[in-house]
Amino acid sequence: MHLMRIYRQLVKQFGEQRWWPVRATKRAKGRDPVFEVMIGAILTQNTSWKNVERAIEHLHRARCLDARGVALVDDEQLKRMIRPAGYFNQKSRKLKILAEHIVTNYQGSARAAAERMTRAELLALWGIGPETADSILLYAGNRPEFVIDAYTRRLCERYGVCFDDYHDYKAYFEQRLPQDAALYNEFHALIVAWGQLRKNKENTSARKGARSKMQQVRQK
DNA sequence: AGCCAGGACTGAG
DNA sequence: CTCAGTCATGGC
Repeated sequence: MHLMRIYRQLVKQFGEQRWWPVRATKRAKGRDPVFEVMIGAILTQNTSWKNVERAIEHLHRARCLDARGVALVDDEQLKRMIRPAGYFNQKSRKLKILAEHIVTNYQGSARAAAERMTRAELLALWGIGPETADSILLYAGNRPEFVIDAYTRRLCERYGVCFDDYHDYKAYFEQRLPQDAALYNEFHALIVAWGQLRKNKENTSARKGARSKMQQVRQK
């Protein structure tokens, strides 16, 4: 599994994805681009990005796209705004906890938080697991943490690489790639693009009968 | 009609 | 410690 070769092949096939580059969007009142990336990572948990965009748009219109805004907004109003992203009871609580943490420990600056927070610090927050923590560190903080998701596992599976634990996948990629946040960023986004295309193909063609199952080689 | 999205937490055994 | 159950809306 030559990761750089796979990476170049994905770039050729799908082009640059440009996920959350945190463009130099102006940071007006109630609008913090880095914070937007952070809550996007939470809102998209087991949820299509399309639905997340609606929720973020609601927050934007209410000027709640920064840590203080989310920390202070009424609970029920927050739930209504993020409703399209699903799991609104759980996710509103998750957003509150993250926002309050940033307000308390980083003076409400999501950028400062994204640059200085440790992985363990994020994982200690209720509602943030390994994938969300890595997404925040990589896409909001530009830190070299490789993100593993369901599509990444499927890609590995296709090459006969299979682990049980999230961190085994993470180590597999990080040990075989240069420690480069920009590369991690694009690679993960490309893997998602690959996974989504592959799923569409499965649904449209080959009415999910007789799918060839490859034997999974378990690696140590 | 179901199944599933760029997961994570909880409770039972 | 493992693992099914739960959470919720929108798209297909």
